[in-house]
Amino acid sequence: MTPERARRAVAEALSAAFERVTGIRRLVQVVEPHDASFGDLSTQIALEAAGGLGMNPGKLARELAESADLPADIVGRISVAGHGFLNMTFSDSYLDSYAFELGTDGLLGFLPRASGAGRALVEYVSSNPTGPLSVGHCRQAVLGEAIARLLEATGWKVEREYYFNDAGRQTALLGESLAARYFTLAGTPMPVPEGGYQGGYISEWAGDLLASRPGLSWPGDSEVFTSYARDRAMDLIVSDLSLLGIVFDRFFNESSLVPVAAAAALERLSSVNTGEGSLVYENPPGSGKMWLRLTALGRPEDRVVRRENGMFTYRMPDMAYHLDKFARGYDLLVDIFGSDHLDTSRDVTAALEALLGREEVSRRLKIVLHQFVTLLREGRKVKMSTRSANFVTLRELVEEVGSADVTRYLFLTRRAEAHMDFDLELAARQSDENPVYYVQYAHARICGILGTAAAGGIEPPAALSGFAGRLSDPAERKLIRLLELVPCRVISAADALEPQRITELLAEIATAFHSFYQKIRVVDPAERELSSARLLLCRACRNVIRDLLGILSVEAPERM
RNA sequence: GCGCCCGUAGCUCAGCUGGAUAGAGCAGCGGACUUCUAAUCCGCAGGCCUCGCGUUCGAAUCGCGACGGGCGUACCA
Repeated sequence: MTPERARRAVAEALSAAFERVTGIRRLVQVVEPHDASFGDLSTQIALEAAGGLGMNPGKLARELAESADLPADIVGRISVAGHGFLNMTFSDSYLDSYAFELGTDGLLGFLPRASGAGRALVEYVSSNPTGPLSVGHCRQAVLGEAIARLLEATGWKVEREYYFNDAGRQTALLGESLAARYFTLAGTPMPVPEGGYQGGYISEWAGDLLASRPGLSWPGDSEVFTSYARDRAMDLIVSDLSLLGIVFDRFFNESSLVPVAAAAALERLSSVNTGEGSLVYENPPGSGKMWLRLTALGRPEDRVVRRENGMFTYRMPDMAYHLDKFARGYDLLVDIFGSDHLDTSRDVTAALEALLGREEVSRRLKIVLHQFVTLLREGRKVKMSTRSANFVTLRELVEEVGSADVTRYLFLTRRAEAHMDFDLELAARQSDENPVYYVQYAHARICGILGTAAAGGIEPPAALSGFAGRLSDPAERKLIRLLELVPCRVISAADALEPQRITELLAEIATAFHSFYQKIRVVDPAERELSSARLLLCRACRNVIRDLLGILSVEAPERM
């Protein structure tokens, strides 16, 4: 019995009671009361519905409690509280058998949604291949990976994809920047183009290229420079990502969409009539410059999608790319972007809705926008700018923090849409100010207990009969009840695409365990059966911490 | 100007699909190590949930409007 199924069974029993009492079919929502003293599950259905039915909420609640045929193996008690809250308490047998399975098999078996999940594609990072990844990309990489793992944990088949912008002007500019360094090194100085890339890494690439391919010319060999720079940038990005343990299933090249697929997408958009004329129009007439009539779709401005020179602007292949992703048949498409992408992504979404229908797009496409990171060093903001290469790279960040785990965890303690101050000194400090150690320490502590028990010949019970009914201390019950909440909390974090809820959950579990540890002596040779049961609870807790940290790609150390 | 995000304890932030007394960490103060790891625990203190109006049985949560901060507002990506 997974906690999700248990709640569903309770909700169905209450819905049936509601129908018997009021004659109305309605799905009753069951939630956890914020104060544990109210019980384990609660519903406000009587408060919500009484007004519309002209009934007294308290009376309705009492009748519902009376009528409800709740599954006895799950709910031990139901009561009416306040103006009409219905509070329920889990039966001990339900909690014990859950904890036993958790301690025996771990958390992951409880996570897949009962209703099932399909195939998902998560697109993240998708940074321009023009240099090393920055701190901002780091947040996105960590966020995207955690979302991907969260979906996997809850039963989705996930593919990770990186959209590689290798066809636009920036790529050409990068190639020219490389050429400038190349010819300067070769003794015929060439200026870095206006707005070009200045990073020291470009000079390094130029040196390597000069060594392997001397005698190139400009602009005759521009394609050589561009593709060399692109390949080097890609290698750099792949290696930066590997610092965080991130591996993409696919790098989808923008260049593969240009010009054929982008032109086909433009053609499809042209066939849409908005009521204010075709969705695509040419202006000035005969110029070849094509505009997308986004104002007809509720967007603030029309946008150029093809320039006079025939080149597509960024939005056009991006639309083609999304059409491609939709056509590949995923049940869920997740896009993770920085907030600077807001306008573009809204435009792309509007165009997709015009082609595929609003309902289809909103059901299958979820866009997560994250706000920027402000890096603090010695309490002051670190200013950054990409083109001038004056920025802190992902690699520098991870090295300065000294740990990929800490970097990941800290980025995941804030909601995506919250601005984030990342304090480098705090992150690098190995102290109790650093939340990741608090959680890892709980795990290490439990492993210590397991070791002590094993050395003393105490084993966790092999069957439920050796566990059920043995743990009655309030500290033990409290821990079991918290562990029972975990699967539903993980599922809702996955639904919301908010891995930050997992770090919160971990902190809560660690707190509960540390507190339990303080009050309860687990290994007691004089009480072998009790010790054995407690050991199983510890193992359940360890399994949960380990599995949740796994979703965040953070190590669960056995010793600290 | 316009669009979006944010505004909750001294600081950093949870809580936001409306529910019972608004939470955590850090910082501050006071306690707890002959016991499985004190990177821990227990307690105290700290709040006009930015402000105003509205929606309703009920608002930190939803709507409108101010104010403050961020991002964007390209024929870059």
